[in-house]
Amino acid sequence: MTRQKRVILDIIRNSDRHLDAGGIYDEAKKVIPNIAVGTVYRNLNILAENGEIRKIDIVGKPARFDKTLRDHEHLYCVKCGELTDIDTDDIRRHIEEHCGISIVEFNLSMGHVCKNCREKERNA
Amino acid sequence: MTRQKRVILDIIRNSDRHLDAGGIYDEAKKVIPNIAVGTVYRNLNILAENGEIRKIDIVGKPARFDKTLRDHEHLYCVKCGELTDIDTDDIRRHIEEHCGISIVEFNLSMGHVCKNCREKERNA
DNA sequence: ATTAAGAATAGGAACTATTCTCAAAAGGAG
DNA sequence: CTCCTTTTGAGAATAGTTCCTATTCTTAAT
Repeated sequence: MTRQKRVILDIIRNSDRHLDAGGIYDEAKKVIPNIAVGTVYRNLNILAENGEIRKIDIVGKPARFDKTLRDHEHLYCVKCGELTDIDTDDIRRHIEEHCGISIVEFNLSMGHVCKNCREKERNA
Repeated sequence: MTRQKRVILDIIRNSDRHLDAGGIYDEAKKVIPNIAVGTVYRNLNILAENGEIRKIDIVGKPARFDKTLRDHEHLYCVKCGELTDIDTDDIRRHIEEHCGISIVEFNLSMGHVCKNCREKERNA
């Protein structure tokens, strides 16, 4: 494992937020100042393919990366973009059985208004 | 309603496939040769917002547009990209109830290998 | 220690889908 | 028809991501 891949993986593992590629790049530069964007993207994709991290695709927004591998889905706030994990009891299998198909790619993302933003709206 | 919006809407209503903006643009040019890409995108978004058509977002792929308004989800073939409608008995409401949240944006896309491509693979 | 072969990187250009800008043209209410 | 608003066409701009290429590491064998 190269230094840059190691650093990228550590950033994700040590973060409790869901960073996007840009954020990871910024963090990585603090450690390896001349690391290249391409290197970050390449390694993020490799890590995701190897199942070491999870890539979270959200339509119209940059992908985020998550250290949590457990099967779960994501809920983003349409106001501030905050991302929270959500347990969804096997929606995927449920659909497969219900529709008699075999799903190879499954992408579910849901938007809501988070607690903070709801409160802000109420006070405005 | 302007001529260009009318033409765009007709293209979608008369098509039994799920066209993307590029495909719609190509069709529209046959009727209005100097129509601009921007006009197509603008009107597609307006029509979708007004609920006259449905916009189908698929991560990493161009958005497709659908005349069907009925609540349904989409299944795309990871080999050839073919898109098929799929009835999913109110997954959205099920999740809302199960997780106690109020979903304002819901985006589900699933990849499978379509019948055609499965057969092609078998013969290869 | 040296080297050859392969893998990974840095840097930046290229790409793609989409949105934005704005002067010019078209629409439509009266 | 006229005035005012809306929409258009053309192309530039954007954002996220991938691709390209010369260069630099690794690693294992010599």
